[in-house]
Amino acid sequence: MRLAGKTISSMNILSELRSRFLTALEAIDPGAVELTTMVLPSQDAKFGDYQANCAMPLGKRLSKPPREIAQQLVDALDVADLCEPPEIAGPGFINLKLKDTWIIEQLAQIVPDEKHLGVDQAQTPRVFVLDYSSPNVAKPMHVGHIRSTVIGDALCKVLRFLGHRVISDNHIGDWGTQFGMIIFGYKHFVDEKSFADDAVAELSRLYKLVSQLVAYHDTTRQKIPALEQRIVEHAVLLDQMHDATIPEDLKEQKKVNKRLRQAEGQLAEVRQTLDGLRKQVAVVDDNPQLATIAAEHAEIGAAVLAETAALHSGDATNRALWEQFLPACLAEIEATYRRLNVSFDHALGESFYEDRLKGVVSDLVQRDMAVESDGAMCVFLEGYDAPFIVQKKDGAFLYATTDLATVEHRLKEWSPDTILYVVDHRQSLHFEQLFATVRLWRDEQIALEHVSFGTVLGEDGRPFKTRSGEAVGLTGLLDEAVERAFKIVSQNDAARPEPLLSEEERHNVAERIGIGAIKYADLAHNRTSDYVFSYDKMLAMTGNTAAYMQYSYARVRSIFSRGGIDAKAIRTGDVQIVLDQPAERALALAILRLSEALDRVVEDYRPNHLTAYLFDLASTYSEFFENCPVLKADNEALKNSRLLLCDLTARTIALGMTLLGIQMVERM
RNA sequence: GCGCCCGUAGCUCAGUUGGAUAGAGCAACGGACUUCUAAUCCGUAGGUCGCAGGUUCGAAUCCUGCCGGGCGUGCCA
Repeated sequence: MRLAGKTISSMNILSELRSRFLTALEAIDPGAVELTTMVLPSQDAKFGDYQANCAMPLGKRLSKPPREIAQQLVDALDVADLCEPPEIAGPGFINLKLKDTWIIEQLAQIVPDEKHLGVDQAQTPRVFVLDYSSPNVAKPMHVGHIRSTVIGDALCKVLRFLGHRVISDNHIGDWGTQFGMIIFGYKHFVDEKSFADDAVAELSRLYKLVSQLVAYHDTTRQKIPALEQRIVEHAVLLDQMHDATIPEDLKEQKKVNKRLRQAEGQLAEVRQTLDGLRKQVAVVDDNPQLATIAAEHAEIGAAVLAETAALHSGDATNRALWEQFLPACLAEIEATYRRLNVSFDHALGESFYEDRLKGVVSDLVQRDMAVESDGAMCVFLEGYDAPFIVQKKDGAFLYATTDLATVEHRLKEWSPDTILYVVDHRQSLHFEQLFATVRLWRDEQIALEHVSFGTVLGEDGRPFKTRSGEAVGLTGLLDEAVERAFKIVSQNDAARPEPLLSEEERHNVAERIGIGAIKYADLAHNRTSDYVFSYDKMLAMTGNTAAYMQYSYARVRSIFSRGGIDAKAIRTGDVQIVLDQPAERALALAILRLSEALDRVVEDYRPNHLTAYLFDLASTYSEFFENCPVLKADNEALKNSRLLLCDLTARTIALGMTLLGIQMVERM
């Protein structure tokens, strides 16, 4: 376990058992203490609650039969207070079953802990800087920003909950070419009235217009001819391959066939891309107004770069426009963050580092780390063919430069132990090179980690795009999810004998369900893999979804409202928990495992461990709900015991969901 | 060409870092509402974990080689 003992310190059953095993292992073989990681929750309930698999590897080390070692371990093990007598099974598994009395004691300790539900604070808190979301202002946020924003926010909340200091910093793109575009657009195409009415909408229109025109010229002059050329070359190549003599060696034959197929596939792909581009061009050509503008601004690409360069070199007009536009753009993305219920400690954008970039490069040169190559300033790193370019040959700086300046600032300002970059996996090479450069450049002991994630795909398995090939806008995405949620909420509520919710309540519930669905769907997938975005799946009431968790919570809460019971009174009252039914015991154990789930989240920065835990908890609760009447329990003591279990379940779900950044509803 | 990632039920995905008989949810089939929210629950069926070797008490997981896919790869971010 990579961070065990460093980051992880919250008290939980697993770490308690591991520390007991540590003592036992030390007694047998002091060199085998790392085998505590082989104490794990059981896969199957029939083997007990936890199992220790240390005896097999240890037996090998000591050249003794594993079952004999297992017996020695059990003899040396002091767990009598929390477990039933351990059992040895199979080749040497040690199976552990927790004592009901111990579970009950642990639950009793959790009950009064309003804030942390028994999850201890890290013994050695660390300082994290979290870099996530990072949208470009002046460019509408799109589906690609979901993952970074949502995963980063959840990690931030979980790390803080465990007692670490976390500085969240939104590295906003506020200094790039997109400003050149809107500056150019403003100078040539602005509609003063629209701008006065709604500056953001007008700027957004200008951005779209200019980027469309730039793309038009780039496509017609560069991309399409290049693709046409490639098609010709490919065709020639294919002809040659077809004409080539077939090798006699079977293996070589296969290789040739494979290359042929690949070449054919590539050709088809190129043709498809070309078709797509021609369609985009046609959009402009078919619109007389657009076509005229396009013709009038044939050099728009260069002009945009010139506006950007002017901004960067301190041109007064452009600087003034930038200062005028920025607040409106920031307000726009701020609105999206409010809706997502996400906030940051800092939002130090690219512009913040603007005047430091020159210094970064000269420092690298002074240390002989950066050298000139083909006119650009480059850091050549061992093990990489391509250099890490910190200054272009035209003198402009790149995101590599900004990232280095940013690391420097963060080190100076916050002295973090770790900086996490929640950025998609396509940038992994950039981060590898960035980290390698920082290690050469700075002496500080700092852990830099690229918390990468996969792509959001459409139902066709291709990156999620609109029909016209643009990125799907985030606002529209959220709207649609909420709209669909509202339909589902209304339908289901209306179908009840007596509807529960007012129209206003339905809207509030739909907002939380819709936004929650998107967030949860993202968090529930292993972040390293791509996933298919599906409204139907994420809004489903069954399965591992936000709506299911919210429903489970509402169902628990309804017991209290139906029974007219104050949950706080149950917590403070003298309630003795009873675990006679298997469903009661299973639920109790599930509740106690929250901190194990949280440890696993921070271990590899994967929130899906928490969603998996919550889903398991909710499923366990369902079984309890079916089998164990609460309000109609046989006697008052049993009723109170079950009420307390219900309350703990609701609190655990609510806490877990809050750490994921998802809001609960009392009724739905 | 080189580098990184991936391939698990018809579909969408988990799989606690090498553990016991590989798990969920959809979809299919069969059950459970005068009983705390049935927006639910329970059950059945569904698998050569891409293929072939190897490592060992034990492999979806580690190694090698194939097959198939994604991404990246000198002046975008």
